[in-house]
Amino acid sequence: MSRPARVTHASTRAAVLDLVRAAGMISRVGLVNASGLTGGTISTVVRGLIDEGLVAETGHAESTGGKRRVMLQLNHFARYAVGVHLDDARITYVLTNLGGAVVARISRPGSASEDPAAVVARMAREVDALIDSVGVDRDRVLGLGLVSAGSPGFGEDLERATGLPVVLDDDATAAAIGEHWSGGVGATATFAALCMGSGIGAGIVLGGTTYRGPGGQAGGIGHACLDVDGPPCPCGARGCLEVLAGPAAVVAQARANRSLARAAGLGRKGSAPVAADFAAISRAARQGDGRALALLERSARYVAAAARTLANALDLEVLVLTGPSFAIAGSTYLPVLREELDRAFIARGVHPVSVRLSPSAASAPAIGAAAIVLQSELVPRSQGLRLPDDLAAGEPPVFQHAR
Amino acid sequence: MSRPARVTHASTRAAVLDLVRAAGMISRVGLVNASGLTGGTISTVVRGLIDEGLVAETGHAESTGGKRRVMLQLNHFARYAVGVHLDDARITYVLTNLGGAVVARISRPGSASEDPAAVVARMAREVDALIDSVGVDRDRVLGLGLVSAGSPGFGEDLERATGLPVVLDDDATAAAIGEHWSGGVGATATFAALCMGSGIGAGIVLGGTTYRGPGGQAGGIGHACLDVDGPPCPCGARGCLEVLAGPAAVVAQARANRSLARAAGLGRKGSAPVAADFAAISRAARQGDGRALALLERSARYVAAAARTLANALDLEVLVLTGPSFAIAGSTYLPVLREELDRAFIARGVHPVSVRLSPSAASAPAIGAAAIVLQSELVPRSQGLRLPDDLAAGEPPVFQHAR
DNA sequence: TTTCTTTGTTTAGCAACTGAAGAATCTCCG
DNA sequence: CGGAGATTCTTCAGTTGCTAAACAAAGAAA
Repeated sequence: MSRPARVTHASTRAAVLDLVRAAGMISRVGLVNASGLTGGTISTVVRGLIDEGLVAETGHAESTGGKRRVMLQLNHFARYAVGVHLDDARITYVLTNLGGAVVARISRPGSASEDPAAVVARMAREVDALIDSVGVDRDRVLGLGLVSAGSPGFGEDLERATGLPVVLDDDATAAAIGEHWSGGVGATATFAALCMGSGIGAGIVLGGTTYRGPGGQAGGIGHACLDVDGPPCPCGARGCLEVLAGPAAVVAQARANRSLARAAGLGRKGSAPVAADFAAISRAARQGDGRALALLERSARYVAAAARTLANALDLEVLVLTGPSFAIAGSTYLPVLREELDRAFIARGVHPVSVRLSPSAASAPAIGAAAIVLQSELVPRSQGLRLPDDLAAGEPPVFQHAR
Repeated sequence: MSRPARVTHASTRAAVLDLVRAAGMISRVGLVNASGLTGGTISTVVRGLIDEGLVAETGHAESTGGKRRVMLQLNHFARYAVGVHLDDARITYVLTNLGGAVVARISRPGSASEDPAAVVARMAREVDALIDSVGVDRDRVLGLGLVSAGSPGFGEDLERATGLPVVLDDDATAAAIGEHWSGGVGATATFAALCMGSGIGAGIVLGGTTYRGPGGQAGGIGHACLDVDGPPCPCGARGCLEVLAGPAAVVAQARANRSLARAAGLGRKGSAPVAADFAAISRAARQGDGRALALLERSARYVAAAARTLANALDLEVLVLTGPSFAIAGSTYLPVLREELDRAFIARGVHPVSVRLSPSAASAPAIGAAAIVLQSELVPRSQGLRLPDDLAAGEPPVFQHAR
């Protein structure tokens, strides 16, 4: 009855592949309903995907009164991708299959002070080890995604060193794409991945499409203002989320409290990395230390306020908490955010905001980096938009009016 | 040299028309460069637009060594649109031409307490008067856009009463579309229209495409949190922008100051409408009243912080201040916002955020309402996306595995 | 069996675009 | 003045990617 609307994806092939992935298992008729394409088109496209080995027929559904539907599934082990996350002095590597599932994973302390060439050489070695560790054919590895807070610089070198196509991105955006690809959120969902590592950032997906912003800087939620007269931030403003509630702020507050610092076993100021101390505080809170818990809950209140502001601005449907710090302390933050969004999200009358903890928060940015590779290699040639300058440039400067 | 990328607009015709509008004056070759289409396609599409009377050849450019380019322009007076803005007890009507320029405008005090049927009948009368006042042929009026804070309800009735197709939208979104259509910002710009009427909202355009959000509630910046321990807001949260800095808050603060209230000639609490008193405060500030100015600047600091948060989250290029309240007090707010974004916008190293006051802030939502009509009627049939539910619904619930 | 329902494939046809050839119009230069 | 070259614009055959509709295949109901 209801006329299916046309899907406005880049290409039909990619849209269909995406639907198969998102659905997990689906029939051709299911694809017709979900895509708005006709049976004929789906038939042809699916045959192509099967020929390429990306999709396989995996059985039959029960009959609904006629011929049984042939079920299709992503051929998860047809291709692989490598994802690398450079965090604060830690490098996480994952090898994922087409479905975004982790096939192999290693994590090494990062070398903050080494020169770039050495880092690249070392990363290439460790990527080789990662791929070899599960005996995956290198021809089936589509590429390598490299992400960090504010995307990294040495992509071309790494491309040469590994022989794999390299894509770069920001870690929060990667985490969002990873969530999207792994299918936890709907294919056309509008959501943000709130990613807390050493800083706080958000990856944004609007109606199923990643939003990076014209300067690639979208999702800069770490400097959301939560107190116009608050403490100054290196960014030039006052009362930014990171300064009030970021992991570094929480750790600093805990270190300032002598007895808490001793009880939780914190390092001295400057000695231990922030991540280690943040983990120690979280551990203390879980073991019943009220002071530690209070600090985390205070941070959570700020994060919740920023999350609500973001959800209100973008009319979000889902908010996923991810990244190393939420992997450690997510269970403390989650209820606070849920409560805040249930109580005061403006559009809650229209639809709720579902707040979740990523099932693989610690390696989510790395998994997302791999997902970006999957997306960029399987969705052929993303169509870029023109730069506004070119418009003017195409026109000679002088006109001669007439009528 | 540089291969032009394909424009991913809904239809080519609309994309070309939009380029003509955005450029003001452009040749076919200019369109080829700007759109990435071939000369042949442009030739055909432009002929169609000329046949429909939407575009006209208006002269020649100087030669660049060969045949001179024939310049094309939007035929501004080929079609018209009506825009209606229902604000707090005030209705603004505009009739615009294809370029979004106002051809006729009337503004009437709104009847807050009348029943809907009477309001519709009255609006239909006033729209008729608007169109007749400039003697425009009704066949050339494409439709009517009706906007208010949180879109209005009686579209169908108004459609019957006026005989014009009616589109509804939220006032801030309309204002953003109006700015976009009038060409002040680039065709593919990422920007927000900060719209202050009785409340505060933002209309969001990302890369040239209007973003409304899955529930149509995007841009809810009025409830951005600027103080987690601030005064409570009807929305359920604390420290929301509107409560701290909205026109109603400014007026309340001014009324609480007896001598200021007397000096500025404010109405008693509840007696005068907020808009009138806000205007009175702004007038007092302009005439040198330090207390009034301090109140407005305090409000501006909050608005600036919220604007910065939004700009950081979305990586905005432009921020336009618009709506009735900014029409009155924009000159006080503008420098505060500029300073804040110059100082602390995260991506300022990549690109600046340009902050401007809309040249027609008072009627911007109404003009935008008309622009929505232009867009929806000239860009044939916007392609909706599928609802996520339909995907699951297309699949029978029980599977039978096989291999 | 026969008949009906549902799924999936094939085919012709259409709409929109590209690519390449050609016509038109201008400048420049001998 | 009259080519030669440059540039703009048009025309048209050919490709692509889709739809609509007929058809074939597989099962349920009778």
